[in-house]
Amino acid sequence: MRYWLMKSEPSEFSIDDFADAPGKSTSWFGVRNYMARNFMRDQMQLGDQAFFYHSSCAVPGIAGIVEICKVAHPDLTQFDPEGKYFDPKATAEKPRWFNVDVRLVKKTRLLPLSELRAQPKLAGMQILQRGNRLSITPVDAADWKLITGLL
DNA sequence: GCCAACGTTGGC
DNA sequence: GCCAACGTTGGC
Repeated sequence: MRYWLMKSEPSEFSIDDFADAPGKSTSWFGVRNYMARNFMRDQMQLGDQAFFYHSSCAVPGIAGIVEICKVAHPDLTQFDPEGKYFDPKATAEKPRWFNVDVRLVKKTRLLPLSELRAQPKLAGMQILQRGNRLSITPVDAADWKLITGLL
């Protein structure tokens, strides 16, 4: 059982969109970064939990807790020539991109990035590192516990 | 396989 | 809108 942090831009898909989704679940499609893909494809297991993080918005921060409800499978958006996630180099036989499905466990208060930064014990978190851009990052158990205590 | 140019991310 | 960081692309 591992812990993760998954970023989403609320203008694309917010915590409230998540709560309104059928079954409160969604495919985490559209990831086009190899490291993030590998986390999903190779390491995420059923029942793993993740912080749902709002990025690129007025108040970035953690907005909820989600869990992996379906292990990695080919990201269908890579095959759609009309879509913005189309990848001409991907084929059904050799898909390049994968995604897991996630289910909303609960919406939490919005825990702002500034508040995470204010916690000295969280200084090592990947999301807080300078230049961090990865949309999916592992969270270690101690950090997970500390943060859930703040929610 | 190197590396410069380019594009994207994302906080501020 | 700015800009630092960094992943990707493509010529060589």
